[in-house]
Amino acid sequence: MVRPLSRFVQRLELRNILSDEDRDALLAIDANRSQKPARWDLVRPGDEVDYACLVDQGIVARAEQFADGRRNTTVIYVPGDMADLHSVALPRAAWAITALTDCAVYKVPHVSLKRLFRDHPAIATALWRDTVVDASILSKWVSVLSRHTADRRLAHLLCEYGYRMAAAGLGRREDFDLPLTQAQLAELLGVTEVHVQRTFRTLRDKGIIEGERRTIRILDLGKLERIAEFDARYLMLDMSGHHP
Amino acid sequence: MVRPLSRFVQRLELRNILSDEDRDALLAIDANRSQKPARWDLVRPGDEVDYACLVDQGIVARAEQFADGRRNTTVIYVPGDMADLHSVALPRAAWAITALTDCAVYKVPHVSLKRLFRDHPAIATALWRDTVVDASILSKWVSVLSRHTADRRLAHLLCEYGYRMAAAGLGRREDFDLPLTQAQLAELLGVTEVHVQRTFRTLRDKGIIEGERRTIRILDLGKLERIAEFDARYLMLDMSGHHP
DNA sequence: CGCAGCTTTGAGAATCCTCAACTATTGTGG
DNA sequence: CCACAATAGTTGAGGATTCTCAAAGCTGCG
Repeated sequence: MVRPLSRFVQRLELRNILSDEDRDALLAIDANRSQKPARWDLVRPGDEVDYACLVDQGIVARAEQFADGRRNTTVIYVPGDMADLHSVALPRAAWAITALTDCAVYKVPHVSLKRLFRDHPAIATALWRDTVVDASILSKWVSVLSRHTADRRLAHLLCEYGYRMAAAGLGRREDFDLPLTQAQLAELLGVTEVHVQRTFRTLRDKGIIEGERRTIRILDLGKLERIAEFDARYLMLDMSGHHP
Repeated sequence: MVRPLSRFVQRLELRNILSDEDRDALLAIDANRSQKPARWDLVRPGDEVDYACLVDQGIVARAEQFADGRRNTTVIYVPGDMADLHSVALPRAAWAITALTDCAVYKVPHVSLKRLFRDHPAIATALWRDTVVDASILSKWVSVLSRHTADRRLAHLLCEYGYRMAAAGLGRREDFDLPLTQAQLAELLGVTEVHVQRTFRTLRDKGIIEGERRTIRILDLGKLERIAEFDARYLMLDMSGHHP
């Protein structure tokens, strides 16, 4: 039997204590899996959805859209992330959820999540907490954008991405796949495509990272974290002693 | 009888349908009110809290703190906002909640909110939705920081602030009090204090705003919104046809 | 009155953008 | 398998925005 939410449950359990019963209830949820090519909009601004997108493969982004149609990526989601869990509480989107790479997603019906939300207090807390961690990542990124230059922004992104990929079981903190184009990174970092290029070169010239194609290898993680002023606590991945 | 949450309930009802019973349950919550001077930390990074801060007077901010102790403001909260409602789901803070002006806050016990969260499904949705709107504001601000120059950032901030103050019943969209120093605005806008000054001057010279001290008056709201590429939908203040 | 905090202004330097070209890689149809 | 197009990455030069450092005017309060 296929269990669409197994990766998601695994992720939830990094930050929440779930009983066997809670876990089974989540795993019992059925969801349609669909594959989409890069640049596909999973949710468009203005859409009202009745499901949440669970990323199974590939990279998915939340993007803000402005009146002229141009967009800005604000967060990226990796496999195991529920990209718009918040849509359960707010089904009408003011943003886009879009595929940055070819990807596979499960469409998890809101009704299923809401039922669990009512019947299982621990799941309610866990789901709420997950959206709060999402907001925490956004808040941290706001501060990185307002305070840091391009090289520090990139350094911070690499640190965060490494942590999240490792937590997802998809690489190590110093060694992972980052299948984004420089144009996509530019939208995320808030600089131009050209400047992403120069910024990468700077980090490479300093011997801090090494990158063939889209496979990144961090040679000096300590130095990278110092440049980024990275402090992983906002990711809430160490929740030892957390409340139920 | 004093009803600490009355402003908060009024705010919730902009985005949620509450029954009389729900409303009464919220209004029945008791909370300590305390006054704090500007610069007071209501919550420090690392604190574990058992209450949420409801702003009654003044301006309160969420700030990210870096290893060297310096901070960056990521969102501001106005009277009627629950500044760290997310703490109910995640009681250990990785950020600071700090008073930007002299202020008065109610400390609303998590236990009271959690009880309602369990017993009143509509309140559970409403509270969750409120944290999601908070995240929506953060996401929009990320995109403003990555895409816009200083004058557009300031324009966007003024547009958003005007909307939120008007929704709080504390002014009109073109006419409100902004009791922040230029240094505080600089931390929020991600530019230096000096540059805030020049940016304000630019908007004033163009005849778009008028500002004596800290009372802002917007002379040409249309132009300001065009500069900011402002689209109020992300604030979710128009929820006609919204789900319960 | 005098201090402390806030605002305003100036000048030179750093970061990043724009425009423009050129190379490398990937994909497609003949 | 090649020719060609499309996408992605790289490099250069000049210009715009913003920063840094520095100093001078304001405002409010004890």
